[in-house]
Amino acid sequence: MNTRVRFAPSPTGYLHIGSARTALFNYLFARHTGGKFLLRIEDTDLARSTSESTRSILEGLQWLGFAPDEEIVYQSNNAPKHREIALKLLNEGKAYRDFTPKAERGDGDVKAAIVERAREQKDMRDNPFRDLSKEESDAKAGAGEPFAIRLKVAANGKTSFEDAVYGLNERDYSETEDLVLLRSDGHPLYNLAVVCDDIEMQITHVIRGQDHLTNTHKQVLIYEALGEQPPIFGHLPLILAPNKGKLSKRKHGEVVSMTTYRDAGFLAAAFRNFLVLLGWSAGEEKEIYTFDELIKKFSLDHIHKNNAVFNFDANDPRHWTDDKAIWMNAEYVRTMPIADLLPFVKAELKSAKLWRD
RNA sequence: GGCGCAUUCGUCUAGUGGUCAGGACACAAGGUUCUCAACUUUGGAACAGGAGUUCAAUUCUCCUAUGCGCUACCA
Repeated sequence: MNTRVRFAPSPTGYLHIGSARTALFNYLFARHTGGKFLLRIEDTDLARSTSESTRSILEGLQWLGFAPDEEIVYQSNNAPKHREIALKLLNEGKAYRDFTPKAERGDGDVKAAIVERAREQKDMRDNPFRDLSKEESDAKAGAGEPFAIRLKVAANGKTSFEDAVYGLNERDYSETEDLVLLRSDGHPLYNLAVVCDDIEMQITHVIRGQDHLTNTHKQVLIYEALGEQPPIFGHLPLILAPNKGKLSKRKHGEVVSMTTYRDAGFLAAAFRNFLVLLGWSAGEEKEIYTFDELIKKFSLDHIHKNNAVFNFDANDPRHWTDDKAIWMNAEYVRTMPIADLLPFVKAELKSAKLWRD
């Protein structure tokens, strides 16, 4: 079996450091195993996705040198297929129509709403439309009542999967709600879309951020409902801000964007080398690796479980980004053959208008 | 609130039931240097806390704390 992995960013901003590392690990794994590295743009959140972001992400990937082995997949193009699959599950009785009106909440109090809901309602199966007869459900739908489609999660049992990094993960069904597959406006939701596309693209290994670890149980449920074998999952530790909080554009600005490093004249090879050491190590004291060495040495079982801090000090120009990244770049520049360095210097001088041909 | 994951120098990390707990970056002091880098020498710096298992725990188990994630008709 040939491995097939994908990097699947959602275009809601530029390529940031965390995504870049995810892309790197996927790319290395694909090359290491002689498989394929694919790219899928997850643009199902119409409100937040922009083509500007897509372009910026593509630029970032290009700079890092990760070209996809097949044509780029735009998830929004597959929405009709996802809808079809949701309907199929509905027909098979594995999903049901939920006629509960959509709750409108602002983005701000989502957490509060979750806590509130958790307090008042414990049973995840407690939905008045869950056991509606087919006739009643069809009648309401026929009358034009809007509905979302939810997966009918069994009352008893558990989902489990063996994560390549975090090991065995189990979760009781009672901890998982009847997740929404299709919104009342007909748009597929993230978990459905991901599973459908990963099946369609014949993905064998899903390597992504640890923020999806718990979501994986929901996805396993969808695979099971579809009668498909789930891929192997490997979740990556997160990259945190100096205060161990979330790294974000709003709070941390340009330091997290790949284009910043490109524009600052960093060597992509150096940045890759820096990036690979965030959450992975070969188990030896060597730290400088050529790309070929990385491909040879990279493996999922040397990935760490704990999050890494991307260290920088916004108030100190000497440490505007992680010191190790700066050092790594300098090290590459110092040891590079002059001939290889020349084009970079030339480009730099040209942009400063100090070069005459 | 519930569920889950994690915890080695400031940061990235190595590592083992008995180690002086190793390396890198950063930092400090000295050397070299016209200056700044580079280079070089040296230095400080860590097993979150508490129980338990054991002849012996940083390493195994449990508890606590802290951090992070998920818990949405976001992705």
